[in-house]
Amino acid sequence: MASHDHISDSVAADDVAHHVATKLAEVGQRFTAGRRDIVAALSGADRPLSIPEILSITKGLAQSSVYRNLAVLENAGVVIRVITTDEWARYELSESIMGHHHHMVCSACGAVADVRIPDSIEHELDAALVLVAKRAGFTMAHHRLDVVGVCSTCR
Amino acid sequence: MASHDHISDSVAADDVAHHVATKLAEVGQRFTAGRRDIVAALSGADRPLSIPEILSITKGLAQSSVYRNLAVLENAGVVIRVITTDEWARYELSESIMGHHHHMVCSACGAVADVRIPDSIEHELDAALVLVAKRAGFTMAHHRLDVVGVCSTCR
DNA sequence: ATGAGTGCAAAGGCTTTGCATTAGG
DNA sequence: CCTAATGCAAAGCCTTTGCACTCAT
Repeated sequence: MASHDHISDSVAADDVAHHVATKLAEVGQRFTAGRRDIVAALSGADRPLSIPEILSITKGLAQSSVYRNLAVLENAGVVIRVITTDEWARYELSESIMGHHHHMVCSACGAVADVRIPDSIEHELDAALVLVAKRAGFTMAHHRLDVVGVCSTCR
Repeated sequence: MASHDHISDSVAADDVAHHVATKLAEVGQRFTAGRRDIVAALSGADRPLSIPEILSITKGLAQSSVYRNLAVLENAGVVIRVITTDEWARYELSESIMGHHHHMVCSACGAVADVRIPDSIEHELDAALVLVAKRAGFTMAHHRLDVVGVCSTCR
C-alpha cells in the first residue's frame, strides 16, 4: 500500500467486516449481530454518526446495546469517538479502516463532513507537533484537526 | 503589534479586565463581581479550566452562576468552550486575549496544556484548509488543532 | 424603583448501570 | 452448559432552568 496515498490507506469496503472480526478477536470479543449492524452503519457513512443516527439505521438494537457495543468496538480499536461541538457524541470507524482524515463542522447546524488535506502539509504539521509536544513534556500519539465553518445549506 | 509573533498577540495581563469590560459592554452586559472572579481565574491559568476548577478558585460563586456567566462571557466573545476528551467542558479566554494557540491533551489523565506552533506552519495549514473546505462547500471560519499524547507524569 | 444577577433546588438530556433473559461457543 | 451479550428500566452526571431574593444603576 502506498503510504503517501491517503485514499488507499483505508480498508476496502468488503474487507471491513473481516478486519473488525480480527480486531475484536484480538481483545477476546465476539463479532455479534448487533456489532455487525453498527459497523455496517458506520461503514456506509462518509462521516461520523451520532447515536440517534446509528439507532435509526440499526433498527431493533437497544440504545444501551449501542452504547455498550460502541465502547467495546472503541476499546478494540475499531471505532473512534469523535469530539465535535454538539451535545451528543459521534462515532466513526478507526483510521486503520477509514484512513487518516479530518472533520469539517458547521457551526450553524452541527453537520459534520470528512475532509483530507495534502500529505505534505500533514507531515510537516506532525513534525512540528512532535517537537512542541516534546518540549512540553508530552509524548505525542496523534493529532486532531477540525475545520470549523458554515456549510453550504446554512450560508 | 507584530502579527507574526503569537505571544504578543495576547493582551497584557493587566489589560484583560479592561478588555473584557469593553466586550461585555458591547453586548449590553455588566462586568459583575462574579464575572470578574471567573475572568481572573481563567486569566491566571495557562490552560483551559473545567467548571469544578473554576468553582474551587472562585469560592462563593454558585455553580449555576458560573455556568450562566460563562455562557454570557462566551456570547460576548470573551471566553471559549474548549472541547477535549473528558466528560466535562473546559473554558479559556478567547484568542483575542490569549492569542492563537492549540491544546495538548493527555489521553491518560485528561490534563490539558496550551501549545503554539510556528506561524509558517500555521499559515500553510490555514491556506490548505480554506481550499479543502471550499471544495466541500464550506466557508471556513477557523481551525481547531489538538495534540493527543501522554504527559510526563503519566508516562 | 426596576431590571439584571445570584443562590438554591429541581428538572433535563445524554450516557451508564443493574438485573433478568437470550444467544453463542 | 456457561459465559457473554441484549433489553428494559432505573440511576448517574453534567448542565440548564425556575423562582424568589439581592444588588447595582
